Amino acid sequence: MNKKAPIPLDIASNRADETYLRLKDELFNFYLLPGDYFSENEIAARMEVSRTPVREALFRLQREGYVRVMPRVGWQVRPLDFDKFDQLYEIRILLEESSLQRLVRKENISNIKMLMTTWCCLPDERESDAKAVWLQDEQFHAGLVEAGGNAEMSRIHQDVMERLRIIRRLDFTKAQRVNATYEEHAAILEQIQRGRISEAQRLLRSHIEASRLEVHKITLSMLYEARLEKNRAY
Amino acid sequence: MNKKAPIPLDIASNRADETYLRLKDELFNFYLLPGDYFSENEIAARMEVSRTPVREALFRLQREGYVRVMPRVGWQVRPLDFDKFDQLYEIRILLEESSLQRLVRKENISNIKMLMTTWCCLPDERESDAKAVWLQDEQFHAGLVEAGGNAEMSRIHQDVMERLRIIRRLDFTKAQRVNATYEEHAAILEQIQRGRISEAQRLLRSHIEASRLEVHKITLSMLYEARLEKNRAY
DNA sequence: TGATGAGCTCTTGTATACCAGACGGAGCAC
DNA sequence: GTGCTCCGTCTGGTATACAAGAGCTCATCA
Repeated sequence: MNKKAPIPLDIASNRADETYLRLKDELFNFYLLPGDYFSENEIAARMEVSRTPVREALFRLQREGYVRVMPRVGWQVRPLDFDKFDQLYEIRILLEESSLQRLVRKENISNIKMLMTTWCCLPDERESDAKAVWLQDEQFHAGLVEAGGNAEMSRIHQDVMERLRIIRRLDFTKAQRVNATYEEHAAILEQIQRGRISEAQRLLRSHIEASRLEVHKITLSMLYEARLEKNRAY
Repeated sequence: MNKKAPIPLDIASNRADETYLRLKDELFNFYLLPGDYFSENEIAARMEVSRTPVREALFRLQREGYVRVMPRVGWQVRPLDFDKFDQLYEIRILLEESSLQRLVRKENISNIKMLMTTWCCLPDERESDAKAVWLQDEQFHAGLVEAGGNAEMSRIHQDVMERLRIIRRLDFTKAQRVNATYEEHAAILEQIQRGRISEAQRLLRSHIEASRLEVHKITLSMLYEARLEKNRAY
């Protein structure tokens, strides 16, 4: 745990934010492995900042469920809990389905039309880069909730998606998954535009469920490889 | 903003927690009024602790939506936003209704029976103290969600309830409201036990809506009085 | 040999010193 | 009188010093 500090990333107005982003990056890339123990001083030294911004970043990550502090003992990366992820997926479905329900009342479908320009396109116009697809996918699901018009629900949905990010970002690494996503998103949007909300909800639910199962598998294999990698280093 | 420090409260293992609880108490009692500006040094001096635990407490309150920081300028108590509260109420209803749905599948009704011992009682056995009723009411709604068996949903529900606490705690100050609560809770539980979930959901929704409207009214008048009080002090 | 306790070293928790930036007011130019 | 500029004095952001508890090591003693 005493290698050189990795790259900074994203825009950050202060060191606390920067440290937060860098730590999260390390968590997501399994440089910090679930179950690992570490101290504030270690992080501070590696990131070349003082403990103050490190503590602020860690408290944020603790709230988001990634790490936990044991008073006067140290910090631990929380182990991945797939039961928890399943529960979060259920909430996701609930929020997105409910937003579709609200949609038909408010006829707030300008968002929907914008989403269609991204997803209802010819196969050879599709994005193929995994990260780009992932970002568009995030926008799709966030867009559905936003179209529901409840800002607090959007906030909570974003929070849930954030907690799922560590495993969800592994989706879209296979071309087959990318194509399936395009087709399923297009089908959902089409049903919405036709006003067939129940059918859209049904499709949405099975779309999310399929993604959940896929991501579960990929995560386990990635984690296994990361552990191998780390062991090789010693 | 330079009066003597008020009472400490609740159990707190460290000064950051204690400061957090005391600040929240001041927010809830409108000692810190929505819209007020203040600095970390002011709070630190009043609470007789250093800025470190004050900052930690303020960041927690910021996450919860009560205050906000303007970098290198100062802190502000966020004004009450009733649109936001309405949105949170909608989410509450969604979560609690959805938990009832799950209840019938899992047949996890041991929680429900426990709730019935509190709420399905004779009128002269009812609690009348406002704070006690409020606590029981919190347990009732949290209990419904917990019975759904999704721990993450419980966490989010608790978070939503926490954000509503500043206005919800003002309910139950009228005997009439307490009686209505008892009757409505009992009716909901009865429908659940009979397995009539849809009817229970309908009752639950209108129960929460009624409470929302009541609380809205009470909050506005309390806020008005708090402002008068504060002006008299100068 | 095993239990025990002193003490050392690590941790987080807290206080404090210092920094850069924002803001407001005094004073000057017009 | 009006507007501009400079400077002092606030602010939160950060680094660092210090306090106190947890846990481990190792020596000591039964």
